[in-house]
Amino acid sequence: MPSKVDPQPQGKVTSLEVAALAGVSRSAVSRVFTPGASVSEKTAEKVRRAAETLGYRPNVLARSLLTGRSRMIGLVVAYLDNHFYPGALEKLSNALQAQGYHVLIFMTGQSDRDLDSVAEEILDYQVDGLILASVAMTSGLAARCRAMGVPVVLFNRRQKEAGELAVVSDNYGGGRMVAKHLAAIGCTRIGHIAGWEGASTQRDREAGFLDGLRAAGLSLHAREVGDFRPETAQEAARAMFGGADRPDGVFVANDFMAFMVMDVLRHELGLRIPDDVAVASFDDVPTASWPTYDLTSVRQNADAMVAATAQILIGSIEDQPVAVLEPVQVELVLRGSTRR
Amino acid sequence: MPSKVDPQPQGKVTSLEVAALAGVSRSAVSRVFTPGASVSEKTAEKVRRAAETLGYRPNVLARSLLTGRSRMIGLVVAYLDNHFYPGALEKLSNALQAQGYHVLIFMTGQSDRDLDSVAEEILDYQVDGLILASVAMTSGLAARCRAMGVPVVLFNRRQKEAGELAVVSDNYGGGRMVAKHLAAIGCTRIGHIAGWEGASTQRDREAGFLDGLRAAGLSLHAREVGDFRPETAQEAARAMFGGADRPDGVFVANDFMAFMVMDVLRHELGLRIPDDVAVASFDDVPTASWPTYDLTSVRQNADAMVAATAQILIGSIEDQPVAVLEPVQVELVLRGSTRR
DNA sequence: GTGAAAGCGCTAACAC
DNA sequence: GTGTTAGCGCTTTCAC
Repeated sequence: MPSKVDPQPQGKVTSLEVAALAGVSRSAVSRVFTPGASVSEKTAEKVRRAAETLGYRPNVLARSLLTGRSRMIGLVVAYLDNHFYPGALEKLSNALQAQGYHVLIFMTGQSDRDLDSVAEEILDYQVDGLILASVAMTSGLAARCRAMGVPVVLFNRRQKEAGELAVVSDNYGGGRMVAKHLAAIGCTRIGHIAGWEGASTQRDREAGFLDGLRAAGLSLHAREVGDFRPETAQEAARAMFGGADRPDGVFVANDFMAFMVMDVLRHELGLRIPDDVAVASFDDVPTASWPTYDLTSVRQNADAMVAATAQILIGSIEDQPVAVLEPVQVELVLRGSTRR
Repeated sequence: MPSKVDPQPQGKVTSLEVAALAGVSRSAVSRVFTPGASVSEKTAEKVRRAAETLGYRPNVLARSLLTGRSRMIGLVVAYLDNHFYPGALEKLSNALQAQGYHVLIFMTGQSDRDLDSVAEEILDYQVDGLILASVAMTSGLAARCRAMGVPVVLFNRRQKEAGELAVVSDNYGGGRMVAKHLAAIGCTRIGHIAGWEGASTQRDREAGFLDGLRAAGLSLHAREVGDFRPETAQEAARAMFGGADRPDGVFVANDFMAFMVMDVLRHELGLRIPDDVAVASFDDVPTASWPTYDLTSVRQNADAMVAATAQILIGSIEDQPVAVLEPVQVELVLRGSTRR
């Protein structure tokens, strides 16, 4: 007792079956699903109808074998706990989806071994391009992918070696703004809690910050390293503010650490923000604007960074000329943590 | 002037070239890269060496055309701002990677139209399985994928219709625990700020909570809807606590809303937590344990949820029997927000 | 504009 | 254990 034809049938449907139903050749079907191919509107209509009833859609993987393009972008990311990255990932995925690409995720530890094995996996999947975010780039991952003809873009990291495409904010400028602002509100003993010193973002932010202090006739009063991790930042805050002669202002290298620093200042040490200590930071993730933190922070323009990343990557995939990259502009968002 | 042979050459290398260099057939090469195929150690060694020098790795996409398995798992997710999801995504990706699968991300809005077009894209990529997280399941996405033979697992959501595999916490039990605890510390006027009412998590948490209140001889004193969004939760908190006869305890349906509620309570309304109002919530994301919030919350065991998800999904992909799912156990983590 | 034929890189019977 | 053959589902010359 055969059942009626199902409008959305089980299993896979091939272009050949569609061709048969539409009474045309496999090539005709292919053309209908290839933008810019030459088909008469009449056949196109027949094919579309047949495809519809059969529930046919072209197999992207089979297509990629022919075209050499998988329409997948690899995204390598080490952690997602700093809220800046999930936000960026969301935007990135949306931007790429809008252009017909999709994101294949590779999580990685920071060890060389990890990165090398990840490199192999990435290449196995024939991704058209690669985005490296929040990754320590000690290994040759980028170089290896580049050598295999896969364009690579670094997100929120610069690389020492030339030749790597990288999208970064104006970290130097942002650091400078913070120094200027802290000086302007009357801080004189200014500290810095650094992130991971291997990161270009850290180096750039600190360089700008120090130059900014200098320009204001000040010098760094205290410095600790927080490695971009809240636990380490907690220790750093205790060390910096536990003794006498504590700073009256501090630049924490990112929001994620700054929240923890503020908690230590207020809840462990009983200091008032901004009265006893002014706190400023970098990223301006959503939490920074919550009433509890109300944190002055340098806003990274994630939308612009993502747009630049997508444009550059897709540009190099599709062999379009890629303009030289300027750092993305930042903006100091003033809030209660530095209001005096 | 030809350059020396590059140990890691440009461009793609095929199995045929490896076969030639190793002096064997293409099949032999294939077998070496297929776990459990029968090859002599001698040939295997020759092939491995040839592959090494040529920088060869099998093309996963080409393989998938033959095997019908892409070793990709689609992950559909609507937003990443609730910190529970990035954490889960990270763990999920790691767990699947460990089993040789990789995650292809699909971001989606909540509209039906979005979900339908996403369904097509997912199927186009021939994913072996699908995970649906933080998605309103009004559309036939799951059904459509299931019909095409793609196993689907719902993460942190149940579906009304039977037949959908779903991994959830014991939301009912967690809600009950909260009620019991609030009653135990002496709250008598207890409110609830609900999440999005279309979500099974919300319904289950609230059902458990109400039953728990009843068991303690109490009834709900106030109720507002926060839709799982901080802005809406902010309004809800104002409505609930702005007037007279305010609650002395409140269960907020997840941490993400609870942080905002606490901010309103303390900074807008000048209430003390827990003295004036005890606050408890659900998820136990990392921020809940920060000193500022120190929030009593029902801990979702993300590791267990992820492990279950991976196991079930891979099980149904590889046609192994899948055991019936029990909700994942939860645990009430007591902190300062309810300490009296 | 349309169909026939070739082949992307690989695996899986099937003989040997 | 190993090579030969066929083909996964699709796009793309190439004739017509």
